[in-house]
Amino acid sequence: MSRELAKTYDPKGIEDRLYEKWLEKKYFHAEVDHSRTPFTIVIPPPNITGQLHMGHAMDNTMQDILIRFKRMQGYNVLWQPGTDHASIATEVKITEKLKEEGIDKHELGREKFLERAWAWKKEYGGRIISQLKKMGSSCDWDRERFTMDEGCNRAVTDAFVKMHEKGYIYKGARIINWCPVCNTSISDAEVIYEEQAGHLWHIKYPVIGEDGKPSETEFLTFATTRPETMLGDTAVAIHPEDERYAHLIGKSVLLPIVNRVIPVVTDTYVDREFGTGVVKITPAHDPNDFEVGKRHDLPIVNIMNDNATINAGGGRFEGMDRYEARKAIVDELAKQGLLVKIEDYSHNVGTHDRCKTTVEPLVKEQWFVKMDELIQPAVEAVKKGEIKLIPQRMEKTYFNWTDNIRDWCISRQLWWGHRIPAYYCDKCGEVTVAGEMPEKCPKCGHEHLTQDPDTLDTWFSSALWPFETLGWPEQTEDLKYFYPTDVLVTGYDIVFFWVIRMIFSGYEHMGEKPFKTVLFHGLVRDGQGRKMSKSLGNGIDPLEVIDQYGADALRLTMITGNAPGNDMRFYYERVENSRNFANKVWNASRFIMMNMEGKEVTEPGAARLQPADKWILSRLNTLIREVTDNMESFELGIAVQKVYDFIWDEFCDWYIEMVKPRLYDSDDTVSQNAALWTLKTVLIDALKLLHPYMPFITEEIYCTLRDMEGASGESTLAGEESIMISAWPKYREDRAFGKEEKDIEIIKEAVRGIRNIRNEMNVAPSRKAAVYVVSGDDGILSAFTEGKLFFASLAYASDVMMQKDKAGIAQDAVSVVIPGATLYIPFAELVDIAQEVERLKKEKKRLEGELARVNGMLSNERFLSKAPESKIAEEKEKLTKYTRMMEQVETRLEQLK
RNA sequence: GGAAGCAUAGCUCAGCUGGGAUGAGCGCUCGCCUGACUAGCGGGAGGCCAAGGGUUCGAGCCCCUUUGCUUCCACCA
Repeated sequence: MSRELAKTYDPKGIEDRLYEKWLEKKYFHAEVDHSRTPFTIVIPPPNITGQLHMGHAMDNTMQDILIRFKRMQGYNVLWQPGTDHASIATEVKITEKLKEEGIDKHELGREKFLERAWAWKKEYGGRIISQLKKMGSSCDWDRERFTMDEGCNRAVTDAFVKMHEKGYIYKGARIINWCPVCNTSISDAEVIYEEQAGHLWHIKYPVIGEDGKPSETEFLTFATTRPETMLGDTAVAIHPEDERYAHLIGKSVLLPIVNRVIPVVTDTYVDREFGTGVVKITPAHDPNDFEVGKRHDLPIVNIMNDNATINAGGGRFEGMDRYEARKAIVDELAKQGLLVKIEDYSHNVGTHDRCKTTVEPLVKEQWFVKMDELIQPAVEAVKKGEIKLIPQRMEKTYFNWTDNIRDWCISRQLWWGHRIPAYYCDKCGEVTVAGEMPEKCPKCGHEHLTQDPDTLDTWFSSALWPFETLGWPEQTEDLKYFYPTDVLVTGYDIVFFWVIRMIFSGYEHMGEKPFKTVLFHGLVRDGQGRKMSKSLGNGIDPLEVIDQYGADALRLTMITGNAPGNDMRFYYERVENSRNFANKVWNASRFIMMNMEGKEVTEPGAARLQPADKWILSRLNTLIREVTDNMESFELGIAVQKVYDFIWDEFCDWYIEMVKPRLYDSDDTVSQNAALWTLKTVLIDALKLLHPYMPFITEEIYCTLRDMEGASGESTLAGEESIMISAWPKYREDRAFGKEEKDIEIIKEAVRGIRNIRNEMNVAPSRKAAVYVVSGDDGILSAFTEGKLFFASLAYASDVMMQKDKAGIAQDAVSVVIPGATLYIPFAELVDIAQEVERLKKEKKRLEGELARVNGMLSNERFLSKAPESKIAEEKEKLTKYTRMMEQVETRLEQLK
């Protein structure tokens, strides 16, 4: 039975129905099968706070294309899905929501808060998954994971304990980035620097004289952007070779307000050129100062509370907010005559990527991962090509980070996340790191221990994602079979957060890379090239696009016209174009099926195929090879562009048009069968090539075609359940028809030439005219003879005559010169000879240009001696071609004189 | 301060290992309801491939310099 196809493609209804079918049939599901080669991708787990955005749309389209391509190639594919608990992002959202309800997080308490968090997870965690399904993503949903599910929790604890045992994880007081609003430490990667307008305060401290008293005349002047931190100053630094201050080496200055005597130290960190060449040193509140402090054994004076107010060490400034204190302290210094001047100054300020709060560097006890050794295998892997980064330039970015890596602060003062498996003895304070809370303290035997209240950086669990989702730390069959995974697809913006950390974690815990290739894509921007953001309100919801244009159109848009790793601009004209293409495919299929209706279509054998059939089959054959190659090397955009061009230009605009007269006006059933068979065969393979990109429409057509085939004639699709599990087309030697390709190209050129002239001369399409093909070449004449039928319909010919010379052709006929032949069209009364001569002269000029170029090359001895033979042969062929055409044009000009 | 990317048709971008830019979409323009498709068909205009130098038989593509834009990293107080 055949289903009636609508005149325009309407994705609504079709997409959901097909996705249901795929799920029901379990096509996405993968099991270990040693008879087949696995192909694995783990999804970058979207946050449970998230909504599907354009970045996801691009990311997941790319993954699904690779997955569907490999599945059709016969690999046992697994696309491992899941979501991320997104520790801080989620906690911030829940805290905000609580605040709206008038509830304070701390009053609610940890346990109740976590209940709320799990409720949140339940409510929103599924949302993004259903959105991914709308995109057509063929993930194995039976294996869906969550970074805080039981298995992942075990993996995280296990990894932590093992790394601690090996000394890779340690606890220490170090300077970290503190977010006073979120009340937690954050890693370096979470700090973004923003240029802000601020001030540079020039301040002076009195030098302590020989008598031990502060001098009234000698001062040391310096500049600072954060004057309030002076409360924590424990030194003033100068460059050791700075002669201006050489006499102060070994001396001290008086820290005003606090009235503390602090030393003048020398350190090469000081830039003599900047300001006065003097720096105040606040080890507790500046990373550089912290390092200087370590080198000079300076005390660390913390002056700030967690909420960025001044602490008890601040004397009468205690309790003031940092900015309030800044003002008060500057006022005080001015009062004491120690403020030299205030300058406007624009500088970079570190802010928290989640809440945009200015980050405060603080010294705190935190857990760290020691990076120097761990990172080594990750560096080697990329250097040696064990792991390939695409595009390759990403390696620069990668090494830039690995070369300057600092220890990773992994503890967070948050509740939503994996709690650190460290336990403190309530009596002696001994720390035990273990998978479970010990019964008693291993040191003093005390039975009461308390778990570390902190949780882990969300990326700590994400770093284990490629193997924890396959069962690690158990050595499961899944893990042995599917790991290492094949490709990681992700945006370049999380290379530091995630990609690098997965790589070193993979080597550390699995002893092997987590993936073979990393395929990076760029950002999706708006039509003007701006980042899509909430504050700008320029975001486009992929679901709306799907609703309006269909998932296939959106998917195609995400892939075409964009080089790998480059950012993409999104605008609706592009989606419209994709939608139009879907419609084109739809209608071409409709055309083919309408013509197949009620006919028995059988495979004709090469001898019964006409040149046009062979041409399109041969073109398809080449396309299959190229597209497969491109996709194997992850050139997804190039591949689909070729399929697009083939379908629209070659198949629809040429082949289908060539075949119409055979189907409509001829009684030759053999020829008709050959045409129908070719149409069907090319359509099926083209649909297959397109399927990874546009899964829904290709499936819909494929199944409709199968159903109608089942009703009549010989079926090639009988038993085929779905295009998505059908075999990927292969290049076939017996489908390469070089001669027919050339012949049809000549005819196409002739058709184009005639159309061009007719348009230029304003000949109405309804007005047909005879066409004489004159050629001394029997091959060309026979090619035209074979294509006579469609040539007539494509070139508005009332009749087509083949002859060896121009006997009997009107003298004033218009002529078209193509390689190897001249075509004449007698238009009788309306030809303007002068105009015709002009046109021929133009053509002559063009040919002269071509000939000059070819001759230039071929008369260059160095070209002849150095260029590859194939290139020389190619140019020689062109020379012959253009020479012949030139002769024809000249002859014609001669005749018109 | 360090690094990377981009600069090709009016606009947005392709151009895969160096071999006439018959580049794509949109826009523009002229003509078509040609029995799949007006979400369409046919024709056309429009590009010294940012500038300058080099390598090469040959450069949009490789190297160097310059200019403009974007981004990442560092964070000099």
